[in-house]
Amino acid sequence: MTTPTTALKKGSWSLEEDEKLISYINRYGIWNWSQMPRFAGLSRSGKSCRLRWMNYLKPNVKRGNFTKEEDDIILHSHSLLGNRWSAIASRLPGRTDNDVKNYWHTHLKKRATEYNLVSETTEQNDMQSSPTFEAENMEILQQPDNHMHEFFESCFTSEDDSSSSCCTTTSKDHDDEFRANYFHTGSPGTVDDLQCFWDQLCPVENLELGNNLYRNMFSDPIFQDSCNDPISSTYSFYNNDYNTSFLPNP
DNA sequence: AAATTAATCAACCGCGACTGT
DNA sequence: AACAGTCGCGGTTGATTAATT
Repeated sequence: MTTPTTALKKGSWSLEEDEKLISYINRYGIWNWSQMPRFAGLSRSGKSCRLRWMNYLKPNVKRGNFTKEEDDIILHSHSLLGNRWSAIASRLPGRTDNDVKNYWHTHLKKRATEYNLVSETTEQNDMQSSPTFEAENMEILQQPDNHMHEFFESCFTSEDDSSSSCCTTTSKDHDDEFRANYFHTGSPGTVDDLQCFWDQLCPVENLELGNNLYRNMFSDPIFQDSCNDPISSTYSFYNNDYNTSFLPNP
């Protein structure tokens, strides 16, 4: 005899459900989304609970209008990353991927199209094999800060996807994994690797300072010599300069 | 004031990646 | 190696609200 499964509730969350989820997580933390609703007394799927928490209930989720600065970050990030909403949102403290995605479709998409920014990512991939690429790098250097990012991405071939898995580490662990992935294997890494690396090294609050440091690095002859392996160069720079300059103390 | 259309955004769904067994 | 469970992401839907006719 099978136990009749209680129908899971869908649709908008009530205040009571929100309170149940918040108080459960505050008390027991997040341990398993699929089991949690049962223990929290909610007739919701784990997915639904997770979404509600991540996009709405979690502390520090930012509500309200997007600022001009946030607009710019989204526009530029989207031109580099395409529809990678989570990666874009990670540059906007307090904003969720869902928020950014919605905001893009309702406000920014049209603007980006007008400015011809939407397809830049695919064009960029083509550009990497262009013979005029090196000359274009100098142009990038003279553009606003965030374009340094573009330079590092463009140093990579995107063919080797075999080692693109560095996205989950933080702080100390990152060091070892990074070394293991790149220094010992000699693999040049992928665009995604560099993206992850950049995301972790240069949180949005330090973007400007980070980019200034990157500018200095670019003008460094040692970096230029090793420009065929920008991940290694970036990593050395990270250890020698960035890391000691402004990463928060543990 | 009522009907219609457009805009917004919370939530759902399917899929792929990851992890543990 | 194969499988199952879980998580996170991106595309999409649909309910609600605002604006327009």
